[in-house]
Amino acid sequence: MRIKSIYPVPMTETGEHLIKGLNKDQADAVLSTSGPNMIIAGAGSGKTKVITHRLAYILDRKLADSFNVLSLTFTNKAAMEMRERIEKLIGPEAKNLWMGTFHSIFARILRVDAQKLGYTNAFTIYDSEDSVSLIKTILKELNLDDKTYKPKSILSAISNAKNYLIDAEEFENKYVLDDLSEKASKVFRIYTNRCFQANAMDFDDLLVKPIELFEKFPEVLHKLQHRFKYIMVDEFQDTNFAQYLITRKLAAVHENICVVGDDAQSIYSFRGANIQNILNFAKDYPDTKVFKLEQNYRSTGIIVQAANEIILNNKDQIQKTVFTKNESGDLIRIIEAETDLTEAMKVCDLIREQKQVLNLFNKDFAILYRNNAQSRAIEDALRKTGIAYRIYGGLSFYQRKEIKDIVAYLRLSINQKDEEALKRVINYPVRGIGNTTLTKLLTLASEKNVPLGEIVFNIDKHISGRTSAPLREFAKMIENFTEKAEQFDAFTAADYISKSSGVLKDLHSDNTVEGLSRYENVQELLNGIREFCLNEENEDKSLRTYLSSIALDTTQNADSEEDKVSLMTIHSAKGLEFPSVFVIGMEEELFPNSMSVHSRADLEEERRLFYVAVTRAMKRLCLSFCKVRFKYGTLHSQMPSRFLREVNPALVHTLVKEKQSEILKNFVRPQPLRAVVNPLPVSETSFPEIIGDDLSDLAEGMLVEHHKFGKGKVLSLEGSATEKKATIIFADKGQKVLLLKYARLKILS
DNA sequence: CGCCGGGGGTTCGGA
DNA sequence: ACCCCCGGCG
Repeated sequence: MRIKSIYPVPMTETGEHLIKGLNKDQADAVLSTSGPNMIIAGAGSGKTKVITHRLAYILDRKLADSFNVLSLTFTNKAAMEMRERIEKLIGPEAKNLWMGTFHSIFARILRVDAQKLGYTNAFTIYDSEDSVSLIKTILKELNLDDKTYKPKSILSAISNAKNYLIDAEEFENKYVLDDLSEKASKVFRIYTNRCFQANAMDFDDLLVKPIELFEKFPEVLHKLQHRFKYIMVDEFQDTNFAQYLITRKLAAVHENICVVGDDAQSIYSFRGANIQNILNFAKDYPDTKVFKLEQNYRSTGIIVQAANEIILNNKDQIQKTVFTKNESGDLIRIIEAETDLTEAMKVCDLIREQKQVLNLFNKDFAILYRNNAQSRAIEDALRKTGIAYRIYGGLSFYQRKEIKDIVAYLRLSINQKDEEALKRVINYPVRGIGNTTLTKLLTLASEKNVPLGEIVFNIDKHISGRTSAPLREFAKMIENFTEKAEQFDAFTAADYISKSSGVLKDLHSDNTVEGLSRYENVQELLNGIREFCLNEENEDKSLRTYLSSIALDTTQNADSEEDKVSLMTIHSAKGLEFPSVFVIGMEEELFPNSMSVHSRADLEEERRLFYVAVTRAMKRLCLSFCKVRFKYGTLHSQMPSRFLREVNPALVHTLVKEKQSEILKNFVRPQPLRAVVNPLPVSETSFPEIIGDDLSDLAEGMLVEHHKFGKGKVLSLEGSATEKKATIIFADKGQKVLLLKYARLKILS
């Protein structure tokens, strides 16, 4: 719960306190408040600090009121953290800042004007489970086999199109290229219609509909354009085209827009994110001021160097030299294990050892993995070892089946057109309305082109003769719930609904351990609703408002003060940092994921993901892999990840170094390594060395001298400026590819 | 109509 | 290992 505090923050004449302690680049970025600004922020470069101080500075200098400032973040958690930090800087005014994810901010904006687009302001937000379920229903109605046409693929085709603002019609006209896209196009059209009829928006609609709203009702756009005098977008590398366009439109009047991002950490292209947005920004706003935050305050020299060298293997990137003045620190460890079980045990052993030797706590550790399924073995090992842990990600509280069931009743009560909610609860608990009946109803609805709810709630109008009694009773029950929802506050209504729907009784009758926990979860949900109603800050305590407040909530019931090891996917670790980080499952097919090895772009995204993983570590980094892993029910033999080869051996712990080279020798590599890691010895002091001699004149054919390889001749050069690489043939050591900024070459002639 | 068990397919990330 | 679908039976 939020802590209320007294704010001892004085207004200042100059806002000076807000740039105190910042480095020059950071301070420049904070002080550059007007016009288009772009901040390229390397990992661990104090990005959040710059953003919060910049916003605080704008408010402190009275450049704008807090409700004139829009700040878009990537997760709700990030938004909450930032708001708290700004509150500490400038006081309670921070509460009025428009701060949140694109989805939550624009859901809020859409609520206001939903009726302009033909929705009511009680519109439902479909999550991806709802979307997939709707697509399955549509496939069934079209008599299409969902094994040939996978609902998920179709959804991703639709979602992709929407993210590029392509509607069903345009898709049909321009993007039907094969059988799959032809079917996707059909589904797209029906899907769009069904969402609309259900008074529902999916995740993509929350970005697409605002643009539709702005185009059809320019006055709405004008109002917002004038309201948001200052706009800030964090994690800009992860925005998609729709988000990009929204931002552009909103910023068009004041043009005080600041985007923050790091192309090296772009890991959401599967969701339509487009790195090009960063590159396009400077084109759209030619007078963009660009700030680069390149000093890393988070990690040791060794970790920073390793990360830099890893990302150099990518072709697509913005020039940037992340460096640190921190000590070089401990070498990186690589653990080889026989199986996923021994891998887990070795990780636990190392955690125990580090805790003891270095006086660390559980909360100093994070174990990161590529996909959620990998947590199992680690969990078992941690339990056996008696180390407390906490899993982040996976299903959020609101995505659990039992919670979604109750929420579906609540949703249906305030929006009777909500088809997905209706399908979910119409026969749960079992009331004799089976699949046959449901299919009949769905067919009827689609024939008459009306929402499913229209049929169910007016059953006598649509079906003459004998209508099934359970159906009529169900409708009566929901009508009653709707009345309760309108009459009472969220808790009273929800409490009533969960009891009289029979869900609570059904859950209570299940005496298994899982059943008990499901029942408790529902109680927890109800407690949450009660708290919502007791919270003085919520002016509107209606069920409708409650539902909109949880629709996009993916936070876990976290207590960051707990002393527990953190387990999470690398994706969800973005933005976080830990003194000691373990990345497990460094194996081909897993990381990089098998789906990504066929295209360079996908592989580069995996590598950026690896970069994100490595840069989460402050002091210590450990990478592990195993030879045999239990997957899909059987044992699979695994190859070590190609990414391990991209870790400079000079930065890896000596005890395993020989082992490492042995492992690496036996690599089966689908493709030759593009970049060669420079085996520079680890220097004792400040690290890494960024600046060598001025090598800008270096050209092919020149003779050079390397402190270790001796004299050589430059065969070719590639890359530009700070990332320039040279292929050099040395007299004694043969041909090498060196990165100029590390190689410290001397030009002889 | 609903329940149960067998079989086949999947195979990532998440607002 | 899990999820989902389907077919058979009560």
